[in-house]
Amino acid sequence: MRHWAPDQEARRICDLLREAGLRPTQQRMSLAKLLFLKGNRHVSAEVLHEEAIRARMPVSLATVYNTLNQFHQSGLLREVAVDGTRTYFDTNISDHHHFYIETEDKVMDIPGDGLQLQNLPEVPDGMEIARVDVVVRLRKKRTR
Amino acid sequence: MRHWAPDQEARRICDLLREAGLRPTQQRMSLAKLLFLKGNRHVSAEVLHEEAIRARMPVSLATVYNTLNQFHQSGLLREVAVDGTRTYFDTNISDHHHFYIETEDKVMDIPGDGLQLQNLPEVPDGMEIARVDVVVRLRKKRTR
DNA sequence: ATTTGTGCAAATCGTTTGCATCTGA
DNA sequence: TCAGATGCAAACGATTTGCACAAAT
Repeated sequence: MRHWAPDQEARRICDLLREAGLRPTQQRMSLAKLLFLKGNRHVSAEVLHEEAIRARMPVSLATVYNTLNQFHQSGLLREVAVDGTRTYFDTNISDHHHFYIETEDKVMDIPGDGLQLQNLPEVPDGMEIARVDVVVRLRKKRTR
Repeated sequence: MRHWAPDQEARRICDLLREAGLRPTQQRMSLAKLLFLKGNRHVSAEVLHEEAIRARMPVSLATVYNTLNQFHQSGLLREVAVDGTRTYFDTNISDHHHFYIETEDKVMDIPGDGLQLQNLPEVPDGMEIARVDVVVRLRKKRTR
């Protein structure tokens, strides 16, 4: 599978932002490239910020936070609630669930659509289901 | 169903703490009573603290945090990772799942054991499942 | 008497915000 | 030009921690 030429990549990302109603500024372009040009990703603000700095795309941490929230509000990213302290965003916005490796603060998609839920419980009166999140928490297998 | 007399309640709670390997201090007794004498509860530190104050059982917020963490480590409480920036603890430590009403910051047990998971995915090498958390996020039904 | 827990205030962590400055359309 | 975006630092809320004091064994 070939990669696009840099200018084509840029155009794609630019269109992505415009379609989401966001002005394609330098910082947003940089972050969007990091996010959307390498398959599914699960990032925290901190991690994305470091990555941007390393990639010589200087952005302030505040802007990373703001941008992630904007991308989320525009439907480009999905928020993943695994662990209370950090917020993760997932570039895969389709309906799916997650593995979480607590000791490594790592989030992974659960592949395929194999995981099924049965007997969804009755929902309290006047309420409806917004979403069902399944988190499969993993730990290192104990060798004995 | 009758309640126990206060001194019997105290004895129960006291035993509970000792069995967990925790010294039954005043503060721990107070908090344990609030937690374990009224059925299943889902509390945040802040809420439990306010409750203790109201019940004339003065405890500092720091101690509430420490105590909740100790109870959790001793297996008396389960941590519920819903979402938001708050940590919730559940007095029901059995295997079950949760409703979460985002607009009200409210956690509820999903009643019964009806909810089933099918086709649990294969787990990455060297890993095993520590726990599976299902959070059914609820919102108010849109009236149209 | 010794160990352990408590309260307070300060420290920390992740995240948000106010505001002056810059930038893209 | 000018709404909107950015960076910085300060503000923030939830939680943790250091340390002097108090309580439990």
